[in-house]
Amino acid sequence: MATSLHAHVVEHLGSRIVGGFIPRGSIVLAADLEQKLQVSRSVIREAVRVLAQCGLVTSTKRVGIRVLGPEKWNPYDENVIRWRLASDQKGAQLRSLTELRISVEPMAAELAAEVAPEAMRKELMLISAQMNHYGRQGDLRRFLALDIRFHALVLAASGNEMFANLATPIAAILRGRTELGLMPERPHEEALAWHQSVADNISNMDAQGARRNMESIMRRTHNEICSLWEGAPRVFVDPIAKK
Amino acid sequence: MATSLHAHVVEHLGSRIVGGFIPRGSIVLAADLEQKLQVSRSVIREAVRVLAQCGLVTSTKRVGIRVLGPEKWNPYDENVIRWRLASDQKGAQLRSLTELRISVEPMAAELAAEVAPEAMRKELMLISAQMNHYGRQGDLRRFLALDIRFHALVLAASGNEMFANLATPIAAILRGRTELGLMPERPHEEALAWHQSVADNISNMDAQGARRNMESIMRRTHNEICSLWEGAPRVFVDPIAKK
DNA sequence: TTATTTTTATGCCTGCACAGATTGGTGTCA
DNA sequence: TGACACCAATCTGTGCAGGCATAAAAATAA
Repeated sequence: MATSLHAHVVEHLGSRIVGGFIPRGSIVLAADLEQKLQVSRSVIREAVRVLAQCGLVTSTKRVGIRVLGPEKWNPYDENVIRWRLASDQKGAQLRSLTELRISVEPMAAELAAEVAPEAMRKELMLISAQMNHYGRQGDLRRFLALDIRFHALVLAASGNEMFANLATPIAAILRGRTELGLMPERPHEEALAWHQSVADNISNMDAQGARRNMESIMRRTHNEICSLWEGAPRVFVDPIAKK
Repeated sequence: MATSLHAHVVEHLGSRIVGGFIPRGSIVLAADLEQKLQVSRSVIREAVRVLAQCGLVTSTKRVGIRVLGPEKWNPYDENVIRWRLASDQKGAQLRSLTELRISVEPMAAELAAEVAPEAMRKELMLISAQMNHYGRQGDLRRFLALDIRFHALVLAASGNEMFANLATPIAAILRGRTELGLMPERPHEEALAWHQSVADNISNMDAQGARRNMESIMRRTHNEICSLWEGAPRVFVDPIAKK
């Protein structure tokens, strides 16, 4: 088998809960899961621990394993994000992530201009040059890979590990955008220029310039993909009820 | 016993790893842990699963439980944040969190002005009025509680669950600021006015105003506490090596 | 160097005892 | 009779102990 048994159980239950097939408030029994999934108690128990860590379930004595509602899910958990993107909450997840990156990336660019190590500035210049090249050529496949690397690098170069950690879900957004055909046939000249400018600004330690140009990229990105979440409902989590 | 046994093991190991007492690359054996902590294998295994979920360890056959380095830790995990704040990385953790909230809160205010439900707008007005009252009175204890509630509300009212989820660590920042005596004896009139304005703007659906005033709050906040992380080293995580 | 065997720690399974929360019944008192 | 406090039965997760299977490192042989 490709991956460990308990990981399979996590995947099975997690995707079903996030997908809405096991509604909030449901109570499942460990013994039933053993039988249904044909695995032993230890596997179930470890899987439930992991799911509890993600905020998908709690397990209490005498009652069983209770499925929690979306407001309890950890929205930064990689699994949760993946499961949401594969569900009918895809729009809402993309919106949340995009709003987050719009907030964070300009600050990341600003910080990168101040503190990035030399090697990262160099690589950023290299990447942006290649983006220009393959972008003008209309090679969207290669452009996508470079774009992902570019934004991941800026986030990493900020020296803020919370920013850097957003690289993976942001890569998912970028892939989604091309897969869904929301990219123009070839990247706009403006976009290419902004990426180049961000790299230049970071190289020259022009923090405000880096921020401004990254903001331009974010504005365009937002306009290109905000159609994806037309009508997706917003979730308002009362921070008190949360605890 | 107050909490479950395996949670104790998670706490024990997690705090030691994040605190640097079990250095990266260390390999601990489940059998040794059983003996040292006097618990059974199932407890150890479940705890290890949770720690693996946080990115603190991986467990592989024939080798044992390998302790991972900080670049693999999930910086959004509540436990990880708490353990870092209790370690000598406190400065770096506060800086990361503060940079994140500086990035996010203005956007949250802007969104809140557009989409917040009526009840939240109302409560925001109430809270800001009380902040004025207790702030002028110099009652820092009550002011702190209101400040926490205020920022949590704005984040929640944005309708972005990723924003809303930052309320807990941001509350930790705010508490830290007063505990460490970085607050002025009584809040500045400017700060009070900005909070009031943010509440007003959100009530009036003035998105740009809400953003601007929140940005002012963030600028001052940053200046007040950036002394906390003087000299704390930045961590640059290469997004490729990460995976 | 390459292939094979040995070693060894985790992965997985099962039986058992315990803890604690829910439920329902029992008895007391108004 | 009815409301309420108390207690016992029951159910389910929690924790323990020990066993076999398996994968990967290390040692050995080709």
